Amino acid sequence: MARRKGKMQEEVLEVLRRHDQPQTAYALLAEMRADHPLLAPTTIYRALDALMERGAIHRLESLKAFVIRRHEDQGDACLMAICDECGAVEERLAPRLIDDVSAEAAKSGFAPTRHVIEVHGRCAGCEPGDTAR
Amino acid sequence: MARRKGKMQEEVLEVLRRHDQPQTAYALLAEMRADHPLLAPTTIYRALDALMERGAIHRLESLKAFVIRRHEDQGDACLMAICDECGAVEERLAPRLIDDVSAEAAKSGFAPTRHVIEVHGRCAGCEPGDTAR
DNA sequence: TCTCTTGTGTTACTTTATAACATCACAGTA
DNA sequence: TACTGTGATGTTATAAAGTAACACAAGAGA
Repeated sequence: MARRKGKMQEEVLEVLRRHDQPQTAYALLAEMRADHPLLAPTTIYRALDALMERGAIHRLESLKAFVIRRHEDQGDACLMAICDECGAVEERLAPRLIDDVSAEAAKSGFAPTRHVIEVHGRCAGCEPGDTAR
Repeated sequence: MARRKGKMQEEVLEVLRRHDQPQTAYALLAEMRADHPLLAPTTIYRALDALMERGAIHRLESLKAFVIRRHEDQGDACLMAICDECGAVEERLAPRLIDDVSAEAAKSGFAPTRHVIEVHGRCAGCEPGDTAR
């Protein structure tokens, strides 16, 4: 039953790669049931956990959904810009900004370990003000 | 059955005031069932939605939980520092920081409307390095 | 071959959240 | 007083998200 090393992780990654929008665990599950009819949520969540641990994907807390990471090697030091119109997500590296956020939290002696920085709005393509109108 | 204007909202607020840690919707539900044995999730979620809309409470996306807001009048322009040790949450006003986050997102033409900025870590009281050891 | 570790299968369940429709309470007003 | 409109709440049912616990399989190395 267990095929080989991290097969599920790779399959989940591949499905995520086919989408440029974040996918929920259950959307992934539904899609993967084409190949694995008996697939259970547990399996998906385990794969997702492992992928997050190795920095390959990112969980968007405010969407309860997952996306591929463009910058795998940067820890959690990024900002996610989420377009509420088209659903697109832009991962933006901003180490200085994350430092500023940490510094702000640290003012009261807080020691940060993980950052959740998600901005909702409209992406350039969906924003009416600029090119269209 | 419906008592009067926003009664549920006030009751939910009162329960939240009795806790200094964030509460999940179902924790609130359980607590409020002491007074209202037949209370349904729907009712709680409606009250929570209304309270969020008027800025009285804040939803912590990464905890799926809700806290009282200290700074009701500041829109979403705040940073939440969440202690993973004791569960305490500090709401910190940081308009300049939020502006910086917006500016960073705006670099690609993104137009921000809502900010989710949550920092996990250890609060001063739980951090071993400083006073204790 | 043995054994250890890691990943996966399986079953069942908990927690979180929403949809759809009925009903009630208050305000305004006729 | 009765009428009516609106918004909050009640009620029922279900969807969506996530986890626990235990069993088994597949490689890796001894």
